[in-house]
Amino acid sequence: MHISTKCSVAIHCLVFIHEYGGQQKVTSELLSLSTGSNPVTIRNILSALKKEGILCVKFGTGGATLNCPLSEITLYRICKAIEPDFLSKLIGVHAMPSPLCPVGKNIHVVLDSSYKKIKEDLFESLQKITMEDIIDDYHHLL
Amino acid sequence: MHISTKCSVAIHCLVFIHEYGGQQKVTSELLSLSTGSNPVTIRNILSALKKEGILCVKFGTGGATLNCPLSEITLYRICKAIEPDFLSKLIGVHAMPSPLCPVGKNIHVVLDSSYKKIKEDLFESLQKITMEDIIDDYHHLL
DNA sequence: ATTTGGTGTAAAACTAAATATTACAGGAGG
DNA sequence: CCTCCTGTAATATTTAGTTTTACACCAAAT
Repeated sequence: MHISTKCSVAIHCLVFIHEYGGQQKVTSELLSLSTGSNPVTIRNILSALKKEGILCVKFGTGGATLNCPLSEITLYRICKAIEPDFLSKLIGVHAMPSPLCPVGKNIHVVLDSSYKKIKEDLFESLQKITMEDIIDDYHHLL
Repeated sequence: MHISTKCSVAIHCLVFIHEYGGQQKVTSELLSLSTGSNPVTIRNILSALKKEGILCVKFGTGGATLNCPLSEITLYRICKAIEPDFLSKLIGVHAMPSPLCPVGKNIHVVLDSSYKKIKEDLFESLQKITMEDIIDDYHHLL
């Protein structure tokens, strides 16, 4: 699974914080129960989102809050925060083609141009969707 | 790496077959040397491409040849042949959110709609690129 | 018809990557 | 100064991907 499920856990956390953060202190323990992941995993995810400026985590006493408007939190930012080079890992090229073969010698460069396009397309696709859309979807569902 | 490197090996094989298939019998052994992958891996890849109608493999005596025009071989077809449900595996959702939590109960459905869009975008992106483009790139490079 | 060089595929062994667990130091606030 | 929380490192554990081994079966050449 290689936009990691950590990404969906992150979105889950952001929804939770946005919707219920006003009513209660949102700790890694609580999010762990809600998402079904381990508290350390949650802490790592929150920590990554914090570095990206997406949220704040109160040190010591605990509790996470959003740090920027929903419309500025794109899926790309979330994925990027969780796994900085996920785009380059999206499509792999076999490592050891033979340098003696004309195809083997050049396949890397040849694929590079096409693969770059695909990555750019995915980038744009992920930029188009924001947490605002997701919260909207959530409200419509309730 | 989750459009598998098998996909790039497949492209490598197709380039090889197209460019040098006229001059020599292209066996899994030969492709194994050129790509640096194991012959069984190659046979599995060729077998998958064969099922998709992309190429033919002569049984017994050996040798692979293309079975359809380059312009009809899209990257999507290749990826799909290699790993039929690669699109659904692209983005995962965490398996066990709590059904007791309003977010946990609904997160699956909420993500579904956004994730579907991303998968469709990737699908189109992969359909746009064909082996014709890749062979062109290869020729320009030589 | 037998030999040679190839395919197709299953099963086992190996390797690498993602994930969860344990453990503990350190901060904030009552 | 005690309690509840975070941050992070180190260590399992699980899971997925890959390679290797093995062998049945095929076709063409001799």
